[in-house]
Amino acid sequence: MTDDQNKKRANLRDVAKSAGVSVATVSRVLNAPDAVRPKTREKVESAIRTLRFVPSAAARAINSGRTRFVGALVPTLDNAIFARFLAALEHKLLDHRLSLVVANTYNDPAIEVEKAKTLVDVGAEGLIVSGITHDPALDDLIERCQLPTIATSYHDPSYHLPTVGYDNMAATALALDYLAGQGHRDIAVVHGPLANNDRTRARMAGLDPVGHAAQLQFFETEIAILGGCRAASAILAAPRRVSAILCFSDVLALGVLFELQRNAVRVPDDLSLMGIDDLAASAHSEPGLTTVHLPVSRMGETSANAVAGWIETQERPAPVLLVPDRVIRGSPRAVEPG
Amino acid sequence: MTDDQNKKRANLRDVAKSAGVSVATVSRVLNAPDAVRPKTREKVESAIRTLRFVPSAAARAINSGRTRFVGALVPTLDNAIFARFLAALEHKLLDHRLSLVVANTYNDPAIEVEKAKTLVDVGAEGLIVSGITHDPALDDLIERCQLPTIATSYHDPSYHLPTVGYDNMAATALALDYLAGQGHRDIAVVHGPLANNDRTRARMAGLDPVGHAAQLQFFETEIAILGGCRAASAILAAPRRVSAILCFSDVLALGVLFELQRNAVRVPDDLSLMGIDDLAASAHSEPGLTTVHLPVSRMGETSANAVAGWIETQERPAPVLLVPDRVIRGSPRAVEPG
DNA sequence: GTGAAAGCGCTAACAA
DNA sequence: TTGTTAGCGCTTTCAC
Repeated sequence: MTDDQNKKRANLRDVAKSAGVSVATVSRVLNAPDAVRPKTREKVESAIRTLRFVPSAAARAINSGRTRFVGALVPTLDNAIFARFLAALEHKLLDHRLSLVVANTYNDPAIEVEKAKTLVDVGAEGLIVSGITHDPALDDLIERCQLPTIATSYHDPSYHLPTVGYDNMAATALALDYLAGQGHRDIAVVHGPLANNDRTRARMAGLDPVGHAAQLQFFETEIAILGGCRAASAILAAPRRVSAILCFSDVLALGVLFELQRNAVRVPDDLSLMGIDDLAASAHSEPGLTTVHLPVSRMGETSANAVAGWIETQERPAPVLLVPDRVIRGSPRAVEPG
Repeated sequence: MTDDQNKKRANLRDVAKSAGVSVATVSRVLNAPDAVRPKTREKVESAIRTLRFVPSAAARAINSGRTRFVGALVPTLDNAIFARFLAALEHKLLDHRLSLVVANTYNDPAIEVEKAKTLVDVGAEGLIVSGITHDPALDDLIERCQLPTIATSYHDPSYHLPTVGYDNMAATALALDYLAGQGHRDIAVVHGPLANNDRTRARMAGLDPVGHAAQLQFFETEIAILGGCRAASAILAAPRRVSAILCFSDVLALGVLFELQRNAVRVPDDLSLMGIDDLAASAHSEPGLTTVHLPVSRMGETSANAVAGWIETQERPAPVLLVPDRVIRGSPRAVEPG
C-alpha cells in the first residue's frame, strides 16, 4: 500500500513530489500558469490528474484571508418573491466570484441571530438580511465582525446598515391610490402579521385613508395562499360590505381570489382585487391581478453589487432606492357611479 | 496607533497576548471551556470581547479538514416544489451542524458543472443534485474528489450515486390510473421539456395508455404558469377533444386552470384536471386540484441525513425510495356513462 | 524559471 | 490547569 492510496486526498506536497518539482511550482501552475515553463507545467498537470488533486479551499482562504462567499438570511423560501430575489442575487454574486449561502429564518429574529452566527462562523464575508427589524444580538455581531451587511426589501437611508430596497409605503400608497381613483371607498386590507415585520408595518403606514376619503377594514392573516382564503372568508362574513380588497402580497391575493371563486363572487364584477409583488401567477390568473410590481430581481443584483463592492473596497455603499410601479390588469374595476 | 487598531481582525495570538495567556488556553475557552479555570476563562472572554475576536473558519477548517457545508444544485428556484425541498434540506442539515450553499443550474448541465466546480473549490463536503442526467464532467469531478453526492427527485438503485427520491414513473401511473378509473379515455398530457430532464422522461414512461385503453395527446411546454396557459390554449384548439388533462406538475395545472377559466371552460364539469406535486396553491384553488403528492420535504430531510452520514462515516448510504400518493380533490370527475 | 522557507490562524499532542 | 510547539495545505517573498 503506497502513500497515494491510503491518503484521503492528495495535497500540494504530494503533487510536487510526484512531479519532481517544488510546492511553489505546483502552486504557480495553479495560480499563474504562464510563469511556468510549458514542459514543467505539463508534468505538474499530469501529476495533478493522476493524484486527483483538488486544492483545499480552507488553506487557500487562510492565506488570502478570503472565503469568497456571502450569506443571505431570508424569512421564508415559500414565497416565490424571495426565490426570485435569491436567484438574481446568486447570479450576480457569481460575477464577483462570490458564492451564496442561504439560511431560512422562519421569520424569527432569534433563529436569524443563530443562523447569522453560524454563517459568520463558517466564514461569510458579507450578509444580506431582510428589513431593518432584528435582534440586537445581530447588530452586535455585525458590528463586532465589521461584516459588510445589506438590509433589503426596505428603504431607510438613516438606518445603520445600507438598505437596498423599495419604498414599502409608496407601494401601498400606489395601490390604494389606484383603487381610490377607480372610485372605491370601502376597502378591505389583507396583510401579514405586523409582529417582527417592518415591511408589513411600512406598507400599513403607506395607506392614507383620509386623503382618499376611504373606509378601510383590516384583516391580518399568515402570508400564504391559505391565509388569503381565510381573509376572504372573513371579509365576506363581515357586517360592512366592501367594494375592493387590497392585499399586501400577491400570495394573499391569490388565496382571496380562490376563496371568492369558491363563493361564486366574481372578480372584478362583484368585488375588485389588488395585490402587491407581481408574481408570475398574477400575470396569468383569471382575471389577471392588478398589482404593484416590486423590483426584486434588480434588488438581488443591486444587493450583490453592493455587498461585493463593500467587501472589495472596504467602503460602505450608499443605500439604493428601487421604485415599484403599478401593473394594471383585470382584477379591479371602477365602481358604478351612484 | 497600537497594534490593535491597525490590524483588520484580531487573531488567537492577539487575544492570548492581551489576556496574558497562551494561544492554547484561548483555543480551549473556545472549544472546551470547562477545561479552563473560570477566572482565566473570564480574562480571555473579556479580551475576546474587547478585541472583537471572531475565530477564522478557514483556519479551523484547515486543522479539522472540514468546512461543514454542503452544496445543493437545483435546476430552478422558481418552482415552489424546490423551495419546499430546500427548506427541509437546510433545516435538517443544521441538525448535523452543516450549512447549505444553494446554486441554481437553470436546468443547464454545463452551468451545473461550472457551479459544482465552484462549490468544490470553496470546500463543499458534499453535494445534492437533481436527477441522474448530468454532464460527464460532473461525474468526473465527483469521482475525483470522492465527494459524497446524493441524486434526488429520482429513484434508481443501480445509479452510480445513491438516489433519494420518489418513483417518477409511479407518480404518473398513479395519476393516469385515477383518471382512467374515473372513465376518462381521451386525455391530454401536459409536460415540461424532455431534453436534459430524466424526471420528465420517467414520468412519461410511467404512462400506460394501452393498459388503460386510453388515447393520449401530448403537449410539451415550459414548466411555469405561462407554460400551462399555453398548453391549455393548444388543447382547446386541438381537433381531437379530451375529457381530462393530466399535468406533470402542479404549476402547469395551475396555468391550465387559469386559461380554462379564461375560456369559460368549467373544471371539472367540462374538463377534468389533474396535477403532480401537491403545491400549497393546489389545495386551495377552486376547484381544489387533485394531484399526486410528492414527498419533497421528506426528501429534503432524508437527503440531509444521507449526505451528512456519508460525510461522517465515509460510508455510502443506500438509496431511498419515497412513495408518492394521491391527493383527491375536486378537479376531476367521472365521465358520464354512455 | 524554479526552489527554499516563512508564515496565514488555528488545533492538538505533549510537557510542565 | 496551563504553556510550548509542531503541524494543517497553501501562497508568497526572496534567492538562485
